[in-house]
Amino acid sequence: MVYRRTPKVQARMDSQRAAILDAAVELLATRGYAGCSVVAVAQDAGVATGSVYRHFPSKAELVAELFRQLVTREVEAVERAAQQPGSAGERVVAVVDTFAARALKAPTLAYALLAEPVDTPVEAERIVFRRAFRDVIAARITEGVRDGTLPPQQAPLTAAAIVGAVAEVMIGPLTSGSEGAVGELPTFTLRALGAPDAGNP
Amino acid sequence: MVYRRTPKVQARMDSQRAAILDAAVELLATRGYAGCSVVAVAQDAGVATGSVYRHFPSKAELVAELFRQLVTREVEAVERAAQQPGSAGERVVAVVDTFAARALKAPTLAYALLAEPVDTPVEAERIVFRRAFRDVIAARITEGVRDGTLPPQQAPLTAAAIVGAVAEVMIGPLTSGSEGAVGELPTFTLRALGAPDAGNP
DNA sequence: CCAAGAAGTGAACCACTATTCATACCTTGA
DNA sequence: TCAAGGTATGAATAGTGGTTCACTTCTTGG
Repeated sequence: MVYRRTPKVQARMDSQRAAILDAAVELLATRGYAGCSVVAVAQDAGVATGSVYRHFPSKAELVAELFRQLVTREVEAVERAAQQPGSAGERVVAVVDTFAARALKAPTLAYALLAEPVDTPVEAERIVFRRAFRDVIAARITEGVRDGTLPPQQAPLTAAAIVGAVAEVMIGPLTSGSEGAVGELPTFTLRALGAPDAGNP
Repeated sequence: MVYRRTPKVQARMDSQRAAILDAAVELLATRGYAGCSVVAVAQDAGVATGSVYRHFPSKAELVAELFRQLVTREVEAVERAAQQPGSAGERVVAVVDTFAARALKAPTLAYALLAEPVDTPVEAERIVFRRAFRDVIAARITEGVRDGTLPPQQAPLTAAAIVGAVAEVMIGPLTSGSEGAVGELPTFTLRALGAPDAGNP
């Protein structure tokens, strides 16, 4: 054999792969999942349809990778928020605020990640997405329970419930454009945690 | 003209329509949305494919009608639970319990109604579904706030959040089969409402 | 019984897209 | 430069499943 894949070629291939993912993100953010057809992605990435399949075995894998990438980004942002100083309750509120603020800044993308109908393989990634958020919140709750600022509770359940609550409350604003009653989320969150500063009777 | 649609014919058509809806419910409950193809529905209903279109302008409309019917049933059950004696908090818990118990009894159906990917037109019905639940809960919360057993709050937001929380917590058990930590939902609900008997600090 | 007209049928049609693959074009090391 | 082998292409393919429509069957009132 004479041909060997050199770093130069590898770099070109990597950048093509990145271009495909970028185009897909862009399409997901502007037209939603429906606009993310393989042909459209390829066109926007400046490659041929077939080239997409040199990097991803199927469309589902492409979108799953997409989700993974976006989710990592979001989870990192939320984790940063979770590490700010303050009580466990305050930290969970910070997570919720960060989550909501970022979602409202990129509504179409957020809707796609949160709720838009997708094929089953991609749905699996969405579950990972939600679980990652849940885990970030659950970790804070566990801390709060340990240091006594939160009442004893099943941290994963409360955390899952808060994720669901936030997602549910956001879906209206995300699809309609208005901010709705998102501003009340912190109070709800504190109450749901059983935090002492939540104004409970 | 000689032909007129008589009550007898109308009755036959009505029962055919009902048969189609029944078959669709059955398929939705056993194979999920994916198993609900028009051909399969027609076959199970014992009619021709084309006959489906004599009753529904499109598959989306058929499924939307299906959703409407199922949602009405569920909302009625939940409303009954909401009218049992007790404090506002207890009533909301009764709603949540009823919702969860019924969902666990028909997991595939519940998953289809709650979370399974569907086309956009059907998604609209799902939103109606969730809003109906929200409204039932919000009404109890408003009562509780008025009679002082619950702290002042935006009832619709708390209600939406509780719906989202319940849905989120249920999705795991619904897809995996196990009951998970659903048993903790009442405590969470009471806490989220800010009810006095929730064991808050 | 019959003509008018409606209801019922289901195979064929069609739109939509993910996927393939024969072909053209590049890259490499000798 | 050249042969070997890889990479890129995009038109064609294929599977899916909703929808149609020419045709058959049934119903009605005279």
